[in-house]
Amino acid sequence: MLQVYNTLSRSKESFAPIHPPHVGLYVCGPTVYDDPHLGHAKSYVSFDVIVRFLRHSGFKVRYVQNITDVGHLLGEGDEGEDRVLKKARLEKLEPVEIAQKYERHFFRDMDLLNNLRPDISCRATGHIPEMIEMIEKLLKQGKAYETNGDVYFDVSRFPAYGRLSGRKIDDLREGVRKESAEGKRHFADFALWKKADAQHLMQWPSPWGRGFPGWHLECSVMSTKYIGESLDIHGGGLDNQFPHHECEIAQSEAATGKPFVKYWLHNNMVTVDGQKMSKSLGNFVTLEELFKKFDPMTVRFFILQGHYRSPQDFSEPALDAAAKGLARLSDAYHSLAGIAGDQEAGEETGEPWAGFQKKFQAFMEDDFSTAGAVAILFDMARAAQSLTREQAGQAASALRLFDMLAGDVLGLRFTPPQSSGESEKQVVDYLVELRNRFRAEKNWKLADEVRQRLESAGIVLEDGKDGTKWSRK
RNA sequence: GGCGGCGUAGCCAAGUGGUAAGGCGGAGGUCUGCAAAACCUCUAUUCAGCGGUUCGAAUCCGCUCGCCGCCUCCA
Repeated sequence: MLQVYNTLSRSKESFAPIHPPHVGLYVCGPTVYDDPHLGHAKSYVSFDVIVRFLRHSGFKVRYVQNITDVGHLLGEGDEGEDRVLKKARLEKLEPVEIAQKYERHFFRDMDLLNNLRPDISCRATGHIPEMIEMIEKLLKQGKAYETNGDVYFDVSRFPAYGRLSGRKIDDLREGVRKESAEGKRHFADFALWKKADAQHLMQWPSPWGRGFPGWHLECSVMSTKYIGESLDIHGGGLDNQFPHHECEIAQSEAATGKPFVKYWLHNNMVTVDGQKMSKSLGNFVTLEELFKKFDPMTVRFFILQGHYRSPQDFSEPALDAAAKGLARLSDAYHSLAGIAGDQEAGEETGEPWAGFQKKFQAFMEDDFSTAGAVAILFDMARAAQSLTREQAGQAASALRLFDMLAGDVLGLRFTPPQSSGESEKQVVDYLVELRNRFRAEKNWKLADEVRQRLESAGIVLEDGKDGTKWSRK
């Protein structure tokens, strides 16, 4: 039985979807105003594995993720430029160009990490009418109020406000940085709609004049549109727990009168060399930069070695270590494939493989403990490396298991060794043969010279029981 | 100032009441002409520190120190 940690109850709970076997899962997507970074990798790899494991467990998952391409309120009542607009000004592009450019970058990097695409990837700007509808509903119920072209949610009308994040309205600090916007009844009230001045580049007509939607609204609207009034799982970064998710709950439940989300899942944050990642500290790492140095699979594997609810520190030594560990798994995988050949996998996997599968399953069922699951992969690699050529049947079964656990569930890809062209093959085969003649004559000097020269050309020789193997590195 | 979380070997990192997973690194060994790869063995009497609860704590409680997040857009 799958156990998931629910932020709402602050404890692990048995997972039982509202309408089994269907699972409606919504994850807060990116704001597309800049390149994706390490934090996105951790968050979306984490939820990708959750989706993969749910599907592996037989659930029919609908995975919805938004693209925030508008609507960032800047501090209340302030200079009024949102991030997308600011970037548009800096890059001298239309806001839509900015949003679509960074959306493409986002998916490019997510694809490299082998994250499955959401079933529905929805943009905020495509759902303005639905947002207006929800605001009207809230106004009609007296849970929101309009003031001078702005519409605010009346937090006092939602007593459960603060339950998710565990805070009381009275504890919130008013005006930490800015004065509260004019016209708000309470400083904790949040915007559903903001009036736009004439120069504002993104604005829509509404019953309250031209303006743009509040940030929290899009998630409430799109999740209920595509999943229903009650979601099984809502995921996102811990940093969004308050105020974003708190506000989503308030407006959704106020509008529908139904529980908004059954299980809230939050992933923890990343640090770089032990420090918070931020532009001002100059340690902001985009995935594009990172992938120049580390294979995306290494990054994915590194993330999987931690837990999604724990903070994770990125450093070059840690990623180097992960790369080596992943290479070991990859070698084992390919050696398994070599032994299995064309052999069909049998019905029964047999021991020790069945035991590995069971343990792997148990780790994943314990709140998606990928670190434990990865440890089982290493047990499998060890067992795989001790199979002999005569055990092709077992190797085939093991290979199938590897594909299922490491591939389907964890989303790891083991790239095959680089292949060589036909003429290169002939030349290297000849040199290997030549070297083996030297070895037979115990001419170690020349034999070693051949090996060294090939190595400096990127070809590595390994002498084994069944002769000499070579591969490109 | 308020709220929440974390601190586990040289490094990364699981483990949340029953006697410390895993990876990297290091040491030794098997194999090898030597390598490489692979495999085997070892590598934290101890979980930031100090007290307390308990038959028993890394795990619960209190205090101290350090770090992180949120309270303002952020995965």
